[in-house]
Amino acid sequence: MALRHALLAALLDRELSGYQLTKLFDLAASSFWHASSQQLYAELAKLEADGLLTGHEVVQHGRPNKRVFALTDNGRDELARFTAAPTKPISIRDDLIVKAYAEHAADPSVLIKQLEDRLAQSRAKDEFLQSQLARLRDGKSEEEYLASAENIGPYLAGTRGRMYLRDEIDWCEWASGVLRNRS
Amino acid sequence: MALRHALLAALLDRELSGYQLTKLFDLAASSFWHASSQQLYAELAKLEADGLLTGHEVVQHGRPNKRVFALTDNGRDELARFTAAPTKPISIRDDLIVKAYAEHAADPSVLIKQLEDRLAQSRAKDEFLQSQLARLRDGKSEEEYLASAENIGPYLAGTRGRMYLRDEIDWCEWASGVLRNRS
DNA sequence: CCCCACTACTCAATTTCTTGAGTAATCATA
DNA sequence: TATGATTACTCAAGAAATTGAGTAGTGGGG
Repeated sequence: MALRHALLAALLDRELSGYQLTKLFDLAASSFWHASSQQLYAELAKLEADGLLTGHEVVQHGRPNKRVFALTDNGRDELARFTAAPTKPISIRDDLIVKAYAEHAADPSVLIKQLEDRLAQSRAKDEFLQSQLARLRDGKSEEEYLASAENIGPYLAGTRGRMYLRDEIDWCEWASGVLRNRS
Repeated sequence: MALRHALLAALLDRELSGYQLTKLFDLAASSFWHASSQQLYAELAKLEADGLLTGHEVVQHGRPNKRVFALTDNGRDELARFTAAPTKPISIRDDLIVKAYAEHAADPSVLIKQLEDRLAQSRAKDEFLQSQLARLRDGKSEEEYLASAENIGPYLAGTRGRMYLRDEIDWCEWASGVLRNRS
């Protein structure tokens, strides 16, 4: 039941279809939470069965129809309960860190390549996220936005994601530099 | 097979018992990889069955005997193969970020409390990690250490963990400040 | 007009991880 | 001398996530 609350949070204050959620939770796009589309559709079905979400068909012209989902009152309550419950500590699980840990068994140039690949990915993601955050701010300064906007949750979460990416960029640059200096 | 390589990496250049690994992979202790002891013992058994690890009994006085594990040549090769293989992008999964995303459904004071709790945890972990890194450096400056040490993998990985924690500290402080200003 | 990309989903098998409960011995402390 | 913490593990059930393969319609480019 880990995805559950992420889905409820995503549907707070708006309706989205499974497919739109797929994109929001996509590996490449999400600095919020990740899940595959299969997992999403399965969890959406459960949430609907549990009455935390309602889905309704939207007829479309020129493309397949879709079902959009919205929070029910129960869903909103569940989300509030979740927010108040004790938070599990995070557990880091990143193959690239394992690879760095195993540096001694690796060919330095191979490891440097891995770090550079991640660096490029993270830079691209960071640019994307930055643009998303700018869109949310909608011309306002960050201060102004955070003081005035209705729903700042996505901005807070997105900022955390960006910090993560900035770190990754810094670390990859640093670590690959260290490795280059040694060889 | 996600834990696999983290275990192999942990056993690179040293022998450890299941119990010692438990502590290394513990939620509270690890900024490298997390796993429960049950998962570890199960995976150790598989790795031994697959010939990537060898375990041998160590008789102890004044405490239960233990089995320590060491990499085999196959294990070392497997680790090298893993390091060279394409790395999966990371997927962020942190309940606290979901809670921040759902800010609009939450009682601000509750969310602030959650952020402050995490802040305290991360500060404690950061102090611990900092001391671990200092121990690895063993009196040397970072530059000196990184240029001269045999096996810098754990230091590279630990540094990434510390960056993660620093970020978490910064973000929790920032986000709780934002929320306080709004209420 | 064919092929590819995109929208919008589904099914099934398997692996991985979590949760919860135990066992059993030793050591320190109150 | 009982009590709890630490060392060192095991078993089993179930939830969550991954992997891989499919279906089916629409729009646009060559």
